[in-house]
Amino acid sequence: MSPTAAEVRQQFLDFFSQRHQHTVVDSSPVVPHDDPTLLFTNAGMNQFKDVFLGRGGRDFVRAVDTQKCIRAGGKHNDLEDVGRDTYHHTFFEMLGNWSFGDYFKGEAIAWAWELLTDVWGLPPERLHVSVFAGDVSDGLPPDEEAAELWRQFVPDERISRFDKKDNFWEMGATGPCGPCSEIHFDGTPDLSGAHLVNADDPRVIEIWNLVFMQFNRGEDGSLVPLPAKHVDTGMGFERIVRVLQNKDSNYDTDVFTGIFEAIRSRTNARPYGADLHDSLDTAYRILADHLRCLSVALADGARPGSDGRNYVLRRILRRAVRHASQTFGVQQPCLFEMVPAVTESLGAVFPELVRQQEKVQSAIHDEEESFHRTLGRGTELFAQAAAEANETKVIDGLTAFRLHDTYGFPVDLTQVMAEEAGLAVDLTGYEAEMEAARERSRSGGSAGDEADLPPERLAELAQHVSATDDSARNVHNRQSAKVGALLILGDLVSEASAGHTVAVVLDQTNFYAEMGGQVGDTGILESEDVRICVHDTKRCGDFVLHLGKVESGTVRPGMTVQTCLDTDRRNGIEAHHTSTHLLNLGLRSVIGEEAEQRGSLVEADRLRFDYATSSAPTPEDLARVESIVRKAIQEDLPVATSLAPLEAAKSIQGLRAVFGERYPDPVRVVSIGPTTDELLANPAADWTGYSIEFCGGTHAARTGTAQDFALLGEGSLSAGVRRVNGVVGPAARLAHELAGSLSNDIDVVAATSDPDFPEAFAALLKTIEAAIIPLSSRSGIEAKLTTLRDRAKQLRKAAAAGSRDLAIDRARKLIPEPAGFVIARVDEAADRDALMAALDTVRGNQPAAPVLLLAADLDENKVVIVARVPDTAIAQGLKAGDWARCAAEACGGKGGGRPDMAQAGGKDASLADAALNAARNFANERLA
RNA sequence: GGGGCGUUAGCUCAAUUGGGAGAGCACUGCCUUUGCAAGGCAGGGGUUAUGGGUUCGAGUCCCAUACGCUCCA
Repeated sequence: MSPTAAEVRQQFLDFFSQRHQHTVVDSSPVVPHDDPTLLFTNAGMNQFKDVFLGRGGRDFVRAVDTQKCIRAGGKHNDLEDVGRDTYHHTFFEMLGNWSFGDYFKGEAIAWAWELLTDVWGLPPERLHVSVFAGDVSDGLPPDEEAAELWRQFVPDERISRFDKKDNFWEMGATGPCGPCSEIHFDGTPDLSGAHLVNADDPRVIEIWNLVFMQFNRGEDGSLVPLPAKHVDTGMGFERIVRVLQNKDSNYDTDVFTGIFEAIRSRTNARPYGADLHDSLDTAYRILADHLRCLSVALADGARPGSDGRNYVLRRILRRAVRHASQTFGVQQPCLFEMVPAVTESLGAVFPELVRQQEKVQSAIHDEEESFHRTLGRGTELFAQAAAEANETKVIDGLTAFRLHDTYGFPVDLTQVMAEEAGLAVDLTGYEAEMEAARERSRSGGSAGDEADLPPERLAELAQHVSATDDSARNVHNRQSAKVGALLILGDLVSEASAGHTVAVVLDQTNFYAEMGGQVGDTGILESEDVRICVHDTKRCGDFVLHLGKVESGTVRPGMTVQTCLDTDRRNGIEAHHTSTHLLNLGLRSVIGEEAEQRGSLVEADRLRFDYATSSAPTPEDLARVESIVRKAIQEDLPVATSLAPLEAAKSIQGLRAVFGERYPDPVRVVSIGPTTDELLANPAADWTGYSIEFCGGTHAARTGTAQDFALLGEGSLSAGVRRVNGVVGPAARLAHELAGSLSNDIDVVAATSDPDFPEAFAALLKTIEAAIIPLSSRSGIEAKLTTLRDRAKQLRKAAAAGSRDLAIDRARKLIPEPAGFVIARVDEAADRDALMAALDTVRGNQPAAPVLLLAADLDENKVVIVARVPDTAIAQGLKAGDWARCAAEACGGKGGGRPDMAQAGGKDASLADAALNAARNFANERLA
């Protein structure tokens, strides 16, 4: 009876903790939070890196653990091999025992042997070991010490020696390193596997690597013995389970059976068949592997996304979705429903899987749904390209790029699909397209941003002037300032005169430079000698750049100018900014704490605010948010802005700060209602009902300055982020008033009689379309409009039907001319459809007759002409296209169509009868 | 911030050089039939996202806007 996977894991941990006094350590997350060099945790030693580097310590010197590892997308990338063989995984567990300057080679080797042969009872004759063979260039002798230790257990012929590539382990270019010793399991029936060690053969696999860290490689490449020697071992969990369960493949163990069953039951496919070359079995393996990987990564807080490790996860998930759709034939999100099987298998060891299961499922579901939107079209495009690639056997670069760019097919997925179809992908072409796209994207960008100075210019600037003092930015009145430097097109100049577009750096200013979403100020810089119109203000490094145009005179560094703010505009900005804070508070109280700020734009006449949320707000939510802001404005609360020590300010309950933003110390606190002193005196009190934010922007003194507020728009920006926009001041008041009056207008239109209704309704729609009204009144107005729309539609249909009936009536009475064709003016037909109905009627009565009908529309001064000609008449030379064109040309128009059916139109209704005559002559001539 | 793609019936999607807006599913009614995605017949359902433009004529071509997707920064 072989042990279950769970038992194997437990036995490993117990062996080292109970028999050999190791401390059991939890796995660290697969998403390394403090190591930017690492995409994912990819080895057991990641969490102990600081110990080996001598930078950190632990309370224990012996540890044992099982570490969650992901090898995908980074330096170690097993993604391409998953599914094709019996032992590659993007996610796996690494069992390890560790010595931090405690025991070394002797114990490590003896205990490894003890566990494998004594506890687990593996036949000693199936175990091969390898030791380091030495390296001349590093001056390293063979690891005879390890070889000698192994000889206690293993005969010489099963001890092999390998060079640096296989048996010397280094963490990086520099740092701790040392020889290692591997244990391989021989699965050959006749124990003939000695020559297959390290040969990448599934019959003889490495199961355990014992690393003996004893050197430090310095910057110059030399090796220095470490004062404290460490042991770092790693045993692939899925592999040892396979060995102990006596299987040929990791996928045949109970690590995977539950997940396979979940896949089978959700997709209704036949059961997993363990065939390495079968496409469905391969898909089974890929799906199972990817599910494990995604579940673990998402449970540790990662999310599928568009960059870095998040993009790796998106790629993995999209590969899985493609298989679910194409190989398993499930055309809707289904992977998320298989997550519980992973939780079932790993949740006991990694409880975060249980805690996070719901989040994991919803993240997978959302991403599945999103990819399903483009999967179908993308697959089609791929199939097309694949069909066209019959001869070249290559998917062209443009297609690969379009799949990536438009349909979200990561290029590696396209490669996988191509490979399945026996094709290659033109990667060079793909890269070229990508580069071209980047170029397009760049060149389309804010061309030549005057404020975007290169570092060398900034340094040059710093030599001439000191950082701009903008502490007076809350002052509206004009200030005196000295011109420090001038830039034209990014270059420092000694003067600028009328007509020049210039960036002015002053020693101090009350202009606010664009930051934190608040737009830069505009205004005038002037003195007796010069007048500069400033159209924007931006910050670059420590300098405030006044971007403008010299209107008259000449400006030079050293001159004194007055800074005159466009105060009307600034007042608008401040009212919008303060209201933005109220909006932030309103969203938090309605949506909840999760509604974190994601972005913000504050202008003179509008504001925009992006926030995180898991679901779209309801119209009622938005109405509540709006009313919270309006109420705060009505209450005319004081707005306090003052500096406070960062640490103290951070402790205020209910404070809002943008996550991930770095704030200066002291930090500017903007609070609406309580003063900063009140807050700091009692930071732990519940201030959550007030708007308190870290903010460097400028604000109105009281909320009442804003007068009124209206939420005008709401929508999604990307998954999980939504955007609202609104206005304050007279515009807001107007919007609310307009909503009221429109509602009245609708009632008035609803009361009009049928004949007058269509025109009144059309005018109303025009008005409403152009109207700016608050979201809060929109749903009510829409509801009222729907009734009117239905009525308008009914009237329109009735009119159309009436006109059609009249036209058909006329058509019934029409008789052919002597030559056999029918020509008539049917003004009863109000539109082309009605005329067509008449045409069909004539055709029904006179199937053999060519027919041309026209209808003059005197109101619009145009003529509609339609014609139909049966085959027999076409043979005689009467083509409908020519016929209709001839008639149209007689009334100032053009037309055409097929020989059997044509439409045309004339531009002069008074010539309708002339057109009729022209058509008659034309037909008589042709049918003569 | 910028590029690309898309938006046609309730849903999924067609529509050749610009020439009568369609199919499948769903819906309603009738008939047939007791079942498992039933079958047959008939019917309703569209301002082709919105607004302009070109044209005798626009789902189709051009411009703008909105929304969605996707990529780049």
